[in-house]
Amino acid sequence: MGEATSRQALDTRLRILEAAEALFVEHGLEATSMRMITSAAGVNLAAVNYHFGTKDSLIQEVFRRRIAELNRLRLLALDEVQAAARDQGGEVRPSQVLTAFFRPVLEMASDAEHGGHNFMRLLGRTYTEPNAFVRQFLAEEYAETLDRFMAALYASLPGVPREEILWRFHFMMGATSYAIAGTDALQLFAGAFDDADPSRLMPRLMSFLLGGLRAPLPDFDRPDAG
Amino acid sequence: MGEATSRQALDTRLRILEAAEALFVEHGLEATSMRMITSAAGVNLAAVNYHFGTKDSLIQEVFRRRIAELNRLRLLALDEVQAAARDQGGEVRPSQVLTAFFRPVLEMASDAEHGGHNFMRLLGRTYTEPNAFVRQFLAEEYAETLDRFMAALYASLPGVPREEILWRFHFMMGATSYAIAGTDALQLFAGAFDDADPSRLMPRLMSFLLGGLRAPLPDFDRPDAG
DNA sequence: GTCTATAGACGGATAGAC
DNA sequence: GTCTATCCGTCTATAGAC
Repeated sequence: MGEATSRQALDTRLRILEAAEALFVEHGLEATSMRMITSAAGVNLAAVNYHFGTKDSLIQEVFRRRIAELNRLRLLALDEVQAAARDQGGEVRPSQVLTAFFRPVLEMASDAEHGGHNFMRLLGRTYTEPNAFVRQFLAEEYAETLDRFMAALYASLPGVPREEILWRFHFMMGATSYAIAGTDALQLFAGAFDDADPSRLMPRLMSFLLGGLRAPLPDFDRPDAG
Repeated sequence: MGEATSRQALDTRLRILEAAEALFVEHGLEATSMRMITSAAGVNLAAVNYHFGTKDSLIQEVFRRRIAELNRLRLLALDEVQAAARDQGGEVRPSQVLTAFFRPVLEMASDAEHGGHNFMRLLGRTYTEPNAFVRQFLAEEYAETLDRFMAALYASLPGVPREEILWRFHFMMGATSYAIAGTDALQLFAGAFDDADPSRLMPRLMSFLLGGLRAPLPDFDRPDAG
């Protein structure tokens, strides 16, 4: 880059990334062919191999750039609440940790302009993605951020067994994934979601997540208690 | 069927179904080829087309037989708690509705013998499946059962806006999906799940779901309250 | 019902001209 | 960097012998 031709090369690269992202959301990774991507991007078939090498590398790059941004927003939000707590001599509350973690996802998901909406739907299902290389790659991209959030959550819930916190965090990610996949995924409840206002999704989800996090710990001897 | 050759035909058909199911779980629908299925099942390539017609029909049949069983178990459980409540002149509690809906999933998921474990991991991700025909088909298979459960849940929570119940039920399905995909999906929390005892998953999940269902309703004017 | 053989389309990737 | 042309493998599905 930096050459006379670099701007067009950058355009091509970016156009491929965005076309690929949109098609991956719509059809899945396997079902999206190089030919579909290049024709949607308006570039030559060989351009993908030139700029990214293989299809797998392209997939990796599609995820990498969005997750990097997501990690950045999440850690920024966590830094802020931790700094505020330090200044006031208090402790970070569990709800603040959850908000720092889940709000950036919903914000990116509702941000149609930056293509975030598409990507978040894709991200939600990669957690259970069959493709092992994608799963492995995602785990690595997430590792650091997750470590920091889990540590913060443990600290905000002293006395609660870490095993339970871990499981509940896991459940929360599932709930959030479905919250994003939302109503345009499976039309299970046909016409039932009258109020799908995106600005209401965050409070809806947060109250649910907090309720789940704060629920009485399971009694393994009376599993149906409720 | 009923001919001299019917037993072997049935075997072939069943072997295909089960091989397909296992491979769909492991590799996904698109990434699983007919050749993979038939060689895993130890049958001839043409046998799939003979018994099921097309690959899509095979996919449909793989889902259909398991979902039929799941619907049966769920409605049976709901019938039981409704009958018990009627006999005692009481009302069905929300926790009973949730248990009737989610317990059969976890039971099938932990039932390695009947191949349920495999299938439940598959089912969890079809909710966000890109393949539109699969989503449409699943929605139809679920419709009746979901209607009955939503009606029961509404009745058990008089005064709570139906819209909120619907959203929370949606979130619960996401949490349950991740509960099943569990720890063998993404190794996000590397080595962190020390206690993955399946018999403890149900109480863990149920306490979380109930906590979420009973959480204070969202305040759309103070979305971060917690 | 089960097999072999093959049609016919599409997949990822590359060579080599420009 | 971009293009055309092409290699070669795999895919679903079917025809037709047994």
